[in-house]
Parts: sequence; C-alpha cells; structure tokens
Amino acid sequence: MAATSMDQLVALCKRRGFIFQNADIYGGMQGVYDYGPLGVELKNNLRQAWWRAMVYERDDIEGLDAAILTNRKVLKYSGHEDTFSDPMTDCRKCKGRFRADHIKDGKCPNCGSTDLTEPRPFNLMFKTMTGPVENPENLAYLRPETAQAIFTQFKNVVDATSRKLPFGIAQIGKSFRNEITPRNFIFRVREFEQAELEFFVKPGEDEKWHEYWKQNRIAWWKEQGLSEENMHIYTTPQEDLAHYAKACCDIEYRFPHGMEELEGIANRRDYDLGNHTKGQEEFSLEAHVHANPDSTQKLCIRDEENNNWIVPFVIEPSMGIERAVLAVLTEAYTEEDLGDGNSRIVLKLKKHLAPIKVAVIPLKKNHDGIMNKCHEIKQNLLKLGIGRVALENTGNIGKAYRRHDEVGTPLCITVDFETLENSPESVTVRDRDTMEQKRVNVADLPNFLRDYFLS
RNA sequence: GCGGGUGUAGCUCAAUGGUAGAGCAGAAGCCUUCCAAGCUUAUGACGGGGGUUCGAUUCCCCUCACCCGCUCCA
Repeated sequence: MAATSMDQLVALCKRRGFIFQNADIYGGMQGVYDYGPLGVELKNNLRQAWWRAMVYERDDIEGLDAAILTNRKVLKYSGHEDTFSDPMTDCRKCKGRFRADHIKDGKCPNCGSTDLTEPRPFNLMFKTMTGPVENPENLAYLRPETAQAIFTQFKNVVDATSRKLPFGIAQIGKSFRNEITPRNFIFRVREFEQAELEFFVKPGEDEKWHEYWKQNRIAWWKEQGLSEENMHIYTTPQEDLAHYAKACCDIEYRFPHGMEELEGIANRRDYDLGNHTKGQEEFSLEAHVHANPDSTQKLCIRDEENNNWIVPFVIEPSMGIERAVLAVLTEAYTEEDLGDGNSRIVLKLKKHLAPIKVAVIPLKKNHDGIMNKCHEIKQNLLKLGIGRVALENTGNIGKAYRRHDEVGTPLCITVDFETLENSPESVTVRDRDTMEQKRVNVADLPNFLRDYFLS
C-alpha cells in the first residue's frame, strides 16, 4: 500500500514540515521547493545512505565535491552549449534543426518543407557572470549536471589516489536546469540535487559493468524501502539513445503521477573524457568527439596489461535526490483503518531514513517530575549518535503517537507515573508499525536503541 | 509554450457589491490521561497588482502559483 495521489503527499509534506513551496509568501516560484525541518533530515539520510553504499562500503570509489559555477569551456566541450541555447525548430522532413528566428514564412531554410515542429526553447542552462563587470567574456553557467566536473577532475583524482581501472568517482550536489515545464511537485524541478557515479572501466568490459551497476542500484533502492512491484526497468531502444550513449536503462518507479524515471544508468563510452582530453588523436576513441584545442590535460590512464595509455569507458548511474525523496515518501505513505471509523496515516519509512528516530513523550503535559525525566532521557539518547531525538510536551498521548506515525518516527518512548514511582525506572517503548508497546528499563535503553538502529 | 480549471485562516469548507463564519489543527491553561476528535481562553484568511464603483473578497483586466490534458523531458 502506498500513496495514490500526489495531493496526499503534498498535503502531508506541508502539514508536517517536509517540503514547502519556495518564496511562498510572495506567491511562490515555479519549480523551486524548500525542505523544511523534517525534509532536510530525510534528504540528509538519503544522501548518507547513497554515500555510504557508494564510497564507504567499497574499495573502488572516491568522492568529489566540485563547484556549481562552471567554466564555459567545460560546457562547450561537453556538448551542452550546442544543444542548450536558443528556441529551435525541427524540420520533420529533412530532420534539420534551425533557430526559430531564422525560419521565414514557415518554411524550412534547408528543404522548404512546412512540416515543422513548434519552436522549442533550448536555453536550459542558467547563465551568470563572474567578476564585477558584465562582459560576455565573463559568462559562466550553473552546472546542468554534476557529471562534468568528475570528467574534468579525472586526472587530478587519478594522480592523487593512484587508482587503476576499474574505479569510480562519486558526487552529490546541486544542478540547475531551466526546465520548460516543471511539474508534479518535486519530480521535475529547476534546482535539484544529483547523486552521480562515474565508473571508469576498460573498453570491452563496459557491458559487463553496465549490467553490474543496474543490478547493484536496484538492490540499493530495495534497501531504501521501494518494493519490486513498483519498480520497472526501461531499456532505451537503440534509435532513441542520446548521441553520447552506447546503451542506457532507466530504473522507473510508480510515482503517484505515473511510472517514471527514478535513476538512469548509461554507458557513455569514452565520449566525455574523449571530448575533454588533450591530444585526442593519440587515442583510438570510439565516440565521435569534437576537436579540443583548449584542454591542458590528457584524461587517460595506463592499461596495465599492455602499458598503453587509454581513455576509459564510463558507466554512469545517476539519480535525483528529489525523486528519491518522492519515491520513498510514496512507498511509505500508508493509511490504516483502525476500525470504528478510526484511522491513522503512517509513514512506514525504513528506520535509517526516518527524520526523527525516537520521540520522548510525557504522559502528562507540564508535569515537572515527568518532564525532567524526559529531558534526562533525551540527553542520554542523543549521545548514542543514532540521529534526531525529539522531545514532546503534549497533553494527549494519542495525538503524539499519531503525529509521529505521520512523520515516520519508528519508536516512541513514553514517560509515565510508573517511571517515577517504581524502581528500577522503566518506560514504555511503542513501535510505529505494530503499535505494540513494551516496558523497558531506562538503564537498558541505550543498548536497546543501539541494537535497533545500528544493527 | 498551448488549452481548460482553481486560488477565502496551517487544513477542509461557508457567506457577502458595505472588509468575512465554522470545524479541525496549532498556542496557553485545566484534568494521575497509553493510542486523534473532554473543558476554558486567546490567536488566525479573502495569492499579488491595477481598473470600474461612494465602496471590491465578490465585477473586469493583468500577473503569480498550483491542478488536469497536450507539448517538452542529453
């Protein structure tokens, strides 16, 4: 069971402080969202889960955190500038593409056909200026993808780490695309965050690694709680592939608005490093690249087998953090009928993703003895490093449970009068999913929670 | 970008050419209270701008945002 409408999720996200419309007080800004108190926790947890799986738990991947401001040449040689500029019109007959303002009398300048597409904006990159003077020479872009810096820093990373093939470079960070139609809540937005891995392999081993990463990423998504029946693998047909790609498959997810891309896994061959490298003619590049007289580095690595310098192929698993947030929220959203017209909404998030790990709740509001004990327990639990521990001071225990069900808090600890009166001190621990409670001695709480969250 | 729709407290709704009423949520307080909807109190809104009018939340125009369809989606 999962959320069936986007409205449910949007309402919950606002109500409980996950996601807000950007600049809400001024009427909002299309395709831009802000993450609230719980949203930032969820997002951080997803980042951390990805980073841990990619970097910490492997021996063959390094991390990188590159700048958002991007040198124009990077995007010139990556090919972005060519295709991301002015409104363009395509001729369906001769397949030519022309600037819309070059079309006269609705006729194709090449073949004269009137079978033209509507002009489509291709100014998908955000421009800015570096330095105090507005001068075209100072043009810079906000990066439209994190990948390019991984390619341009390839040699520096190799030199600094002595890596041999195969190995990867992972990066999480903001990217910006002036999308024509931002829509569907945080699914397609203009400012978003990518988690990208560029995994460099020997030519010839690329297909094997492409399949490996496909399986690896599916497994990771399952660990984040997505169920297999809500995922689908879409393999891009050969004729639809982007110019740089040899093969591509998408992991799709059943979002409230439909089955759509969650993560793309592409085989980009040697297209990117090939375009950015100095001395292209020295390598037998497979991809068709543009001449590059500007690059100062050869982006190559030594092939241990034959001592040749080669430009490796790259496999790229690339996901959007926003889409990950939306997917895990969709999957976790559950409406339970408790009978007698009673119901509850529960976010059945995996515990490592839950924004709040534990809520400490007083049975009675403003009762000094109980509140002091709550404070004390909270401070002790914080030392465990399991994540955010929330302290409540509500007047109604049932409402407190419902609130924490809605935000996915796995455990609620309640301090009652027994806690104060009996020895040894004990509290009730209530499970989000089963609603079952058990009594645990306060002295045993650290071990209990460590086992629960860190095992 | 095109066509259609929507916009009144945090949420769900109401009324009205004479500046708006409720329920829930939230806040404070009461209650030895373990699974929302007990009592008291206070708080809170006509998306923004312009026009018509003596007077606009209501009528008109523009704009912003959201929703649906199309389009788009290295």
